[in-house]
Amino acid sequence: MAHHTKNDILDAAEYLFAEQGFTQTSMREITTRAQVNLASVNYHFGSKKNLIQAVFKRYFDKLMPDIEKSLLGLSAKEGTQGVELLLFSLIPPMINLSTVSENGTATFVKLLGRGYNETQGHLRRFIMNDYGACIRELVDCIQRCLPSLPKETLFWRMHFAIGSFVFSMTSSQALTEIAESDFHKHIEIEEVMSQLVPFVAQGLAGSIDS
Amino acid sequence: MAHHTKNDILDAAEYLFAEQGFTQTSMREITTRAQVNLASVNYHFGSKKNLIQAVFKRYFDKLMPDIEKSLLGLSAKEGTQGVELLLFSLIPPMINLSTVSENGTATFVKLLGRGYNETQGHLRRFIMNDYGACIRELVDCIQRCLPSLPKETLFWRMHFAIGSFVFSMTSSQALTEIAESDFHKHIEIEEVMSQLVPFVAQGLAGSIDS
DNA sequence: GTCTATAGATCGATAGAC
DNA sequence: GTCTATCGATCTATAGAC
Repeated sequence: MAHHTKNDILDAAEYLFAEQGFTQTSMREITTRAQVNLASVNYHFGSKKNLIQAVFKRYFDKLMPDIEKSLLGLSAKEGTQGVELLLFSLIPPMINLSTVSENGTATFVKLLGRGYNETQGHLRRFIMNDYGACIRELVDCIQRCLPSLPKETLFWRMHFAIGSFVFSMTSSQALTEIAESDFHKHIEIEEVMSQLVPFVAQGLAGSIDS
Repeated sequence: MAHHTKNDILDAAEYLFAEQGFTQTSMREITTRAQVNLASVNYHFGSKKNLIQAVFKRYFDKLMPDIEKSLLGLSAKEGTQGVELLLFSLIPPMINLSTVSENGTATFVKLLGRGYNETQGHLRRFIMNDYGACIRELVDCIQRCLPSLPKETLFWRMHFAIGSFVFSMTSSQALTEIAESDFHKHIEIEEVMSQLVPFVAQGLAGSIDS
């Protein structure tokens, strides 16, 4: 059936893209993993590039409405604590991505990292075109928590924060293995995010004169 | 002459690797840019994989001794300020990488980011084998600034910090373009690093009970 | 050491039978 | 919608003349 085939391709593709990158993943690998015919990818998605966008669309269509709801239900509070509350409110929508696919959260962030520097800006344009409103709203919320922070400082710190998240997820397998062997406990993605939120909140809210 | 050819290949390769990634850069692109023959890469380096390692080696051989010197000349000071001082002391060695190649600093960090998630751990092993002592010393110095911080918290925060740096450099072109168009001023890499240091210092030193 | 030429593998995409 | 078969392009790596 077509619907199953299409979803099977998406499942296989997102896994391989996240683990290996877009260029390093061939159509043959995808169709083999999805147990469908090689030609079906081009039949259903037209091209590899379209397939990549479809993989992202499945996540963003789930994530963005959830984030908008989280932002609406937020009590405005200033300072580090306000930022930390805001960031914590983003965790449930992120965790919810597990309903899209197994390990959906980590997969999505890995894909985001890959997309940021493998697709030469194509992805950034696609995201800002289709989901720009929600992203701008998120930035505004953070700015309202930190009214005295110059826009330029916030701009850089926001990207530093994204970098922390993307990198820790992209390298999550290696990092989790090291952490588990060093600290003798099982690491879940929720824990990594709980570690990340205070780091990012402190970094974002830090005074600029020191 | 052999020496020139070898260096020309390294110069061309590191530029293309940093901008496009390892897989997306072909030997033909490298040799064309270096204006040398296609076969000379395999003659001088044996394989593409060895070429990648040689590109990294040129940077680490310059960077690691400088970092060790910086750490030795550091007056131990605790807390956020101590971390910030330590991080600031790393900036000159990083800036000095411009002597290795044009835009050496950004190129190196971009390569690091690429290597972290394109080479399936091969690079991590290579780095820890050849330069692990210096890296461990750096971690110890930070730990000494933050004696009350659990090792596990520090572990995660260190990687969040690396992620911030790598991501901002990997996306530096896009980010710098946006920043320049939004804030109407030219952005230099020193400025990005000056923005980064307080962010990372605050994030690293933040209290764990909040 | 540097070149040409090419082997050998793999890729994305498509044509055409069913 | 799904399959086989294959085209045409591109890649890394190497053999062998100079």
